[in-house]
Amino acid sequence: MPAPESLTPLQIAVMRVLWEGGEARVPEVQAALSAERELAPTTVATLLKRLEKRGLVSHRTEGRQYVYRALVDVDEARRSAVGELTTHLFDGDVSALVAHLLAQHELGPGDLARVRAMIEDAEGPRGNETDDDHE
Amino acid sequence: MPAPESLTPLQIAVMRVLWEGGEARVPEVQAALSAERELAPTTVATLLKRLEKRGLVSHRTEGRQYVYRALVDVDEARRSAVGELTTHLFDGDVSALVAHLLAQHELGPGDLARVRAMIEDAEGPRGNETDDDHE
DNA sequence: AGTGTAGTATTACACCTGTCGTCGAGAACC
DNA sequence: GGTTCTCGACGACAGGTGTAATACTACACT
Repeated sequence: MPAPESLTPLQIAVMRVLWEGGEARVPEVQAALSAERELAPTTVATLLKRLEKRGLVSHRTEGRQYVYRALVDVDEARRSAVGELTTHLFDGDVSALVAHLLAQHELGPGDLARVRAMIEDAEGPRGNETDDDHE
Repeated sequence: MPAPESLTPLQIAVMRVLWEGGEARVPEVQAALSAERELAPTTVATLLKRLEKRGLVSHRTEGRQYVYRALVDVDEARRSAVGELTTHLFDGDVSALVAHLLAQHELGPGDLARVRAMIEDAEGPRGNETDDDHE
């Protein structure tokens, strides 16, 4: 499936509506977006159509309305976006990205604990404690 | 400093040359970029000029050449990019980003260890072992 | 001084994006 | 059946990007 070659924030916002709702018609997308920005219905329609042209969404016809749904899932979009980010700004080194998060205090203390837990979880699901597993 | 409102990959590539070299003239940038893409010198000049217009770089004149330097540093660009990413694709939750990295296996086992070390380092440099999750 | 030459300035153009206005066809209503 | 309402289709437009050819200009060399 088409790697979602960098989506713009607005495009992501539209996709998100689809990801969250599974399906959506223009008015619904518009309503969902109205929280952040007020867009004319034609604008939203254009966005959806362009997204469809790029193969990121598709629609089925229901009566006279189009019901859109996403063709790429969130994780795919995320992976692609994260990939671009690390490639271009972190020299392709993912751990450098994490290092940045830590260094720039983008992670609060609460996050830290949570993240550490996740990592330990990912590292050795089977109790490995090659280090001081205090606590 | 203007928040580097999302730079395109090419713009980042240009900036990177400046970040790495401190300063650079058009031919230098072109040469550095030629590794990935062959661009006409005028093209590079245009890129630099546009970047300057956006306030991301500036130049001083040396003889008849322009010597450019970046006005934003890497961390700033990174922070801005990471911020956009998390805001738009991770609901503003940085730890969700890390979770994604783990779940999508974007981190190799080597990375995992390194990251864990970093986290432990960030958590309690001075042996704190009580999860002082004050709140 | 004349002519290259190297480097910037100007202009161009196609394509993408954000934003709509308007048009045309079918559905709904009276 | 005619009028109105609703949608999608089309067309538009300004601003940014990638890419570069061309024009201008000032310094260097003979």
